[in-house]
Amino acid sequence: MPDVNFSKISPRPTTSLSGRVNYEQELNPQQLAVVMAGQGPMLVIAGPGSGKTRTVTYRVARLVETGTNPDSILLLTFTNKAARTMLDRVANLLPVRTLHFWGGTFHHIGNVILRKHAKLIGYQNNYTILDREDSKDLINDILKTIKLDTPPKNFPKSNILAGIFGYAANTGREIKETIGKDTPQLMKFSADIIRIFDIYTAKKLKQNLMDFDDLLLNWKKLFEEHQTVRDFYARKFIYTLVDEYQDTNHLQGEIIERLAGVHRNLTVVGDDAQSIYSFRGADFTNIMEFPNRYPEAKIYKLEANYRSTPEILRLANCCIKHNTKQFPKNLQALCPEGEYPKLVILDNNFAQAKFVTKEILELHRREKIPLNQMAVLYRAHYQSMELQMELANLKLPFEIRSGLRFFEQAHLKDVLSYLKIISNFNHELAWQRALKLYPGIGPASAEHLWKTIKELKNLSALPACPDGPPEADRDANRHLSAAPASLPPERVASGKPRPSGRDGRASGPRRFSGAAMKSWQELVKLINKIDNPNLKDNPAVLINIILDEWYRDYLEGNYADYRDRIDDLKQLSVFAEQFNSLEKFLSRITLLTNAEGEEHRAGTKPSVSDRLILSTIHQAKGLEWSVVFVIGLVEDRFPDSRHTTESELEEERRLFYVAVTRTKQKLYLCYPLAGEKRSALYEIFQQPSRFLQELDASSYREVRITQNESY
DNA sequence: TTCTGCACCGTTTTT
DNA sequence: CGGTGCAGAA
Repeated sequence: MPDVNFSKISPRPTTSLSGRVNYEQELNPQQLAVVMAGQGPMLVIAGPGSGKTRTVTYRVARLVETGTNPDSILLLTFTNKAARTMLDRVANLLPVRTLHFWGGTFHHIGNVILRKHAKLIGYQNNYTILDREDSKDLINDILKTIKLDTPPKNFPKSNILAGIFGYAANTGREIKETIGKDTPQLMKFSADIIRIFDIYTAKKLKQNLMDFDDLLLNWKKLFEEHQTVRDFYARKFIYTLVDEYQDTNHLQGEIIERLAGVHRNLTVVGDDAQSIYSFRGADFTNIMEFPNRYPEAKIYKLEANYRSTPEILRLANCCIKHNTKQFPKNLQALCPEGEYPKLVILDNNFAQAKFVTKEILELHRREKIPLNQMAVLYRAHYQSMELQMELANLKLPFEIRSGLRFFEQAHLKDVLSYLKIISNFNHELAWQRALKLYPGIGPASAEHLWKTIKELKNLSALPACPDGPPEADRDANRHLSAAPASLPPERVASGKPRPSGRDGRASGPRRFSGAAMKSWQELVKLINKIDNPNLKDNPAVLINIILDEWYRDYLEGNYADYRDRIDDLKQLSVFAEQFNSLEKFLSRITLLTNAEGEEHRAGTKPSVSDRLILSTIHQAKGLEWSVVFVIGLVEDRFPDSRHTTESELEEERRLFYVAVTRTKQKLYLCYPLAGEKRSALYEIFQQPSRFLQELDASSYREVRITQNESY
């Protein structure tokens, strides 16, 4: 049980020890009204730092205390971690086991439900979840196979296409409509794009794959096409609570409606001023229109801020008042007065990095502020580069919550591809990824081998190189070309004849190089070893086998930093120990967020726990620190130059608002005067962010740091 | 057919 | 600055 300490979160009294919760004493009147509210839909508008988590936690506790079975409560949150935190706190209040609750992200809950009923919508229950990169790869494959006749130079790349598909799914719009509204310049390709989308959808079904959006789309489809299933869950969940409601999208809204349609005990909690995920289809109007869709809904507001000093709150209010679309709120600061936020003007990004590190060291040494109570926030990951260099130079421990996720690194995905193969035999991407790791097998051979493999029923049918004697004990001769034995029965290439001139023997069995032969044997050997019913539900052991039998050698031969990578895989294995099912393990890994991944990684590593946090503002949502630095506050970066419409600018402003309101005590807003022009050595002068310019000068204190000046 | 090296492009935010 | 695509050698 994590040591949750409420006094850290707010200055209010901690829980009673008696086991019965004293709600009146532990909640303010606004919070209490929410916790004690009875049945029916309700909307809770919760300002930053207003004890939203606390309120939801107590409401759940209250429901359980008054007789609701935890199994009948569904808690939908933005991250899995948020759900776990809330339910752990409920367990702290009451003698209940948290595993009886249903809680997690929409994707997680969708996955849990689909694992049980996937067959009803044409999938197998052991489907594999594609992460973003997998989807991209799959689309790339399609782009290659359909060979657009005249490859137009501006034809969108796979990540653009994936974006369109995802946006369409999440907003409930047709592909064509999405293109028209979002990227009208691609309208001329819409027929091809729709064709690709159809192939993509068909491939996923055939190979038993679901991407992130499918977890929601198919969830909805399941409920629409199978009324009995829908009724089962709608009756089961007597209470549904949705956190961060301002960031739900149209599709999620529809799912919620179906889930809560029977009992109508829907509690949604959010803050319209913190809606920052419209790029993912989040529909800010979900929260604005809630009272219209549920006319009987009661509206509550949490307006007391327990987090920030009045000075910080004043600056935040000063910022957000420039937005027009919002619920009126009257935030009240309850913390004692503190320091004014500082606007720090610096020469350039390097000066900014130097200032931030120096200041952090001072605060750490002089004021004994732990490093993990300080955070540096930015709009985009690349803005943290100079800072990372500086921190590394000074050996200041830090943790990055942006950029590539732990589980998305190549070496982890390599090893996981073997697990995906034995979990889902039809997983083409996984097969190809594994195949291409081996010497002598490139794209062409991998493609050929896959064509052979996919005709087979299952793994036990894999031809283990019938003719050739095992080469294992002749490894000294590995460079000599072995006598080409017949590999897996070659399927005659379908349809199109190959244009190659020397293709006379194309109809005979294909000949692979000796290296490819040996590689194939090695792969089959490994797969047969891990495809063992006794190990099937022990992913940790499987990972170790893959590592010991082959992958360690591969890493040592191909990467200078192989030690780090082996360490990562050992951590992966440790993480896997808690799972007793391969599918559960694989889903969990794909659905984990950045921060959660980092946490598990750190948890298995006996390293420093007191580390500075570097994070995008998006990832910082819901969190708080004593000291916050917001860096790179210049026009074009923040707000980002691609966001120019009024509503996009309002969202950027909300993002700035989120950054500011993470702060408890000390806030630094950093503005570097100069930045680097792309791919050039000279610097350009940058305008201060409009979000700085529009602040009242009285809401901050300005500091100018020039070169060589010690602060 | 595979592999390597070089040039260039574009560069957000996430489940 | 990193991934991707292309040209050329083994």
